Amino acid sequence: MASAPRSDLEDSRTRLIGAAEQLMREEGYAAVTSRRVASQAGLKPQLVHYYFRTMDDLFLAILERGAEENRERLAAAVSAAQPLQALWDLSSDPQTAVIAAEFVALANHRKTIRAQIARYAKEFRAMQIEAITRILHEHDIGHDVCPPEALAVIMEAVARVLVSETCLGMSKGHAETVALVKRYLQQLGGPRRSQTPRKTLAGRRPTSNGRR
Amino acid sequence: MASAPRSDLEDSRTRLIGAAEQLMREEGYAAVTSRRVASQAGLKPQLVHYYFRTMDDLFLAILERGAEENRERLAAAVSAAQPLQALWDLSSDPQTAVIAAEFVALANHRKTIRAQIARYAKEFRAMQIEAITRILHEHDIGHDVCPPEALAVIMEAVARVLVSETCLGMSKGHAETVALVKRYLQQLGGPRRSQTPRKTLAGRRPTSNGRR
DNA sequence: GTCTATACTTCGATAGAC
DNA sequence: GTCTATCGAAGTATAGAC
Repeated sequence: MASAPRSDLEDSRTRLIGAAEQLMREEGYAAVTSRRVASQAGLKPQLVHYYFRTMDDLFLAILERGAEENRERLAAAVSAAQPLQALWDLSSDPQTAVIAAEFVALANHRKTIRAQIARYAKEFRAMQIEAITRILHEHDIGHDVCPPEALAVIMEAVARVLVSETCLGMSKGHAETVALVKRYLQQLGGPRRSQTPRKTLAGRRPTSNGRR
Repeated sequence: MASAPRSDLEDSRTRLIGAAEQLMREEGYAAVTSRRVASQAGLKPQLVHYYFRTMDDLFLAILERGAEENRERLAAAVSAAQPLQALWDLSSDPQTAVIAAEFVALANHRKTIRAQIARYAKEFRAMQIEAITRILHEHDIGHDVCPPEALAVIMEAVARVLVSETCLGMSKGHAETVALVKRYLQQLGGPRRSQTPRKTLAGRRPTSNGRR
C-alpha cells in the first residue's frame, strides 16, 4: 500500500546516507557537506537538513548503517569454514577500513560521534573476542599460548594498518607481514589436531618478572 | 646578525606551524583554517598566506617539522639500552599517533600531501626495519623466526591502534595485548643468550609453498 | 516530501598602504 | 613583514510556498 520505494531508486533518505558514505570514503569527512552530499545524490541541499537536523546526525546515520552491515558480516565470518581467516579478511576490507579511519579522525573533535563509535567498537571487539575464544578452545589452544583478547586486537590492528598504508601507496614490509599472518592463522585455525604439541606465540616467561 | 628571533617568542612562521599542529591534534585537520591558525598564534590571518601560499603548503610544513623531529627520536630509540622497547614506546606516543591519524585522513583527498606522507612513511619504515634487523641479528634470531619487516609492521600497527582506541575511550582487550607484547619484546630484545634454542613465532612452514 | 529563497557565518586568497 | 580592506565561494541552517 501507499508508497513502496521505487525499484530503480531508493528513497531520498537512504540515497543521502549512501552519497555521504561514498564521499567520506573517497574524499574524507571534510567533503561531507550538505551541498556536496545532495549533489552526489541528485537532490537539493535542503533535503539533507530535512532528514537530518544537523550534519552530525547524518554522520551518526552513516555510522549506524555501517554498524548494522558489519554486524551481519561479522556473524557470517564467525560461522565460516575458516573463521579466523574470515575474520582477517573482514578486517582487511578496504571499504570498511578507510571509512573507519575517517570516523576515528572525526571522533577526535566531535564528542557525540566519538561516544557512538566507542559503543560500536566495544560491541564488535566483544563479538570478535567471543568468536576467537571459541575457535581457540575448539583447537585446544590455551590462553597461555595466546589470549583471545590479544589476538583480536592484533589481527584488527595489523589488518587495518596494512589496508591504510596500501591506500597511501606505501607497502614496505607488507609482503613479509602477510606471509607471517597467513602461516600463523593456518597454524591456529587450520584443520583441528587432537593432541599435537603446539608452538607458542611469545614463549614461556623469560624470567620471573612483574611480581616483585 | 640583524634580527635574531626574540627570546620569548619564536618567529611568526614557526609560531604558525606550531599553532596549526596543535589545532590539528586537538580538533582535527578541518580546524586548520587560516583564521583559526592565526588566532591561535596571536597573529593576523593574512600572515598565514604570506608564509604559506596555500593551506596545503602549511600542512606540508607541519609534516616536515614532525618528520624531522621523528627522525631524531627514532635515532635515539635505536641506540637506546633496550632498542625494541624504545621503538615500541616511540610508536605508542599519543601526540604522534593522533596527528598521524589526521594526516592519513587528510591524505585521502590531497594528493600532494599523500605523496609526501608516503615518502616519510617509507623512510621511517626503512629505518625501523634496519634497526630491527640489526637487533635480531645481535640476538642470533634468524629471519625464519620472525622477519624484521613483519615485526616492524606489526609493532607499529598494534601500538598505533592501542593509542587510537585509548583516545576514543575504548580499551577492550588492551591489557592482554600489552602483556603479550611486553613478554614478546623482552624475549626478543632482552639480555643476549648465546645459543639457547628459541621458540618460533609461527612455526615452520606448513608445506612447501611459494616456489612451484 | 520537495521546492525557492535567503540569512548568516566562515572560508581561501589577493591588493595595496605602511 | 605586517597591516587594512575586500572579493567570491562555500558552508549550515531556517522559513514558507506548494
